[in-house]
Amino acid sequence: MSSGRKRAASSSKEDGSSEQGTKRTIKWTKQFSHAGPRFQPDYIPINGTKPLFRYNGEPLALTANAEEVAVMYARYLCGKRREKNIEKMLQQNFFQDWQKSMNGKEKKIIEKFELCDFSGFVKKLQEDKEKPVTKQERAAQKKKREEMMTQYKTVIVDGRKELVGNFTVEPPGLYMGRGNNKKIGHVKKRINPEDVTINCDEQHIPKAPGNSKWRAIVHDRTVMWLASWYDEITKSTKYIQLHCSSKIKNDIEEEKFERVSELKKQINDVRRQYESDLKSKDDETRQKATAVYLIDKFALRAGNEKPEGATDTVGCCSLRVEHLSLLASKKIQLNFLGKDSIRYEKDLLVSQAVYDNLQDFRTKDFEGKKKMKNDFLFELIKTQSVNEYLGRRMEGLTAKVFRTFRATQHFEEKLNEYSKSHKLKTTKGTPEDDKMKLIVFKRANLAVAELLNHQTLSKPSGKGKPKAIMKLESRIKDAQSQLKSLSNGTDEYRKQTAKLEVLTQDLDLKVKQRTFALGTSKINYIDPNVSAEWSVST
DNA sequence: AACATTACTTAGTAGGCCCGGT
DNA sequence: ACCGGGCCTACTAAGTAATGTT
Repeated sequence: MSSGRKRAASSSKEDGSSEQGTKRTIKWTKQFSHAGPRFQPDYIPINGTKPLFRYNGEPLALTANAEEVAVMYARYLCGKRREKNIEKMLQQNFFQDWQKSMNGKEKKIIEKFELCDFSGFVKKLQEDKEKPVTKQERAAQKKKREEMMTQYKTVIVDGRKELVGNFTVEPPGLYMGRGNNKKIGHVKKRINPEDVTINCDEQHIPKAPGNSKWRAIVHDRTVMWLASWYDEITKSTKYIQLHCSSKIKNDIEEEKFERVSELKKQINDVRRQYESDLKSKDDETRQKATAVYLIDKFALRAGNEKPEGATDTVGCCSLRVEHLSLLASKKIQLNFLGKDSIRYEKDLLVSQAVYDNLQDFRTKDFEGKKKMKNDFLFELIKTQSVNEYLGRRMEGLTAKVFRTFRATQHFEEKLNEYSKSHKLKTTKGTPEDDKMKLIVFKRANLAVAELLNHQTLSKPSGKGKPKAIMKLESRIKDAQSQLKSLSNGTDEYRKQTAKLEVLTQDLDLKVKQRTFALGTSKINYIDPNVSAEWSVST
């Protein structure tokens, strides 16, 4: 659980000029006006005439406060359950917080979680969900909801009308951390205006609902959040942000890909530098170069240090000895839990210099002590120093720029490769050609998702094939037998071959998509310019 | 510097909607 | 009319990196 010894203090400073970080830019000047966040409606008790909750077999009426929190747990029971040991933690945290919402009498009675029976609530929630709703009712509800939201969903930024991203504060509920998160199940409290800080221009201060008051009002032109509140569980600030369609967000996104283009231009120099630093006499430099090699070659995340007690996940700089295996010559394995507790487990080929360095780093630290398996692999560096190292080569270059750079480059390469191998034509072709074009795009997208290790756990790839896959398999068999009855060289034969190829590729895609999710790479990593160019040129 | 906080991006999942096949 | 899959969006957790503080 603890992640080894503290890192050695970073010592040397190659040049004295501590270049000042770029001043925070102005995001808006005159106008930043909006309605503030929409708040969650008050809790409406679901308890009927007979208590839905039972304690030790006996029906027990709960006060509204206690019921609200009990129903949060019931709601968890309605959805996907977590594995046993994690659920145990969830129950403990929930129960501890639940007691805080009970009155004295309830606290006295409800002493043991094991004696609580939430099945009445679960049943009620499920019944409500299954209640048939007519089309008209649904439409009316939707309309009402949308009307209620209109006042919140726009913000005027210096005269431009923009959309707000998440304009509603997060509802009270159980905190659902991922992986082995120790805070799972704690109760997220209701957010009220008194918790919220508003950021707006001086002339347009939104009115807090009812008689309530905002916690604070600021007019910070260097940030683009509209409202914020503090989340006690994660000890972090939550924000109401602009929608990604807004101009500011788009400009920033464009800058991201401009930085990637700049790296593309300078990549040879950057690589030459770290290749030579791989053999540096200075151990710290050697560790930095090795980490950058891994970040560049395998598109790893930087790996910031995490606070004590946080979920044990790592990135490149925070890798520990236990995450690395040296296999055959130049062959290594990395096996660790990354962001969102997604396992990264890959056999990788590295250069001899990197292999030698890794072998060196994993055995002893530079005070000569033998390293333990839970010691840092790169104990002399952290993301900050790596980014500083990178920033000296190219302005604005940080670890995450490599990830975007590699993703976009990989996408481009795979698009070309697959386009060629399927002989995609520029001219408008058969329906099979069109289908193949979409498949080529998706396969390139998938290759990026694999590189970035964007996995879905929600569609377990092991057990039970879904119907769509079985159907494709049988269609492939049909197509194969049909093909046998045709003679080679005929138009019909060519057509059937094309059809079979589409089916085969489609199946391969579908199978892989059970493990890899394409969305994230499409949205965050692939330069839209690359997709646009390709679709025009093929 | 080192550590803490802040502000923003990147991430997987749930749930709604649409659409083609039945 | 219904069903299941694909696709999209909302949601919010969990990263990165810049900024602020000691």
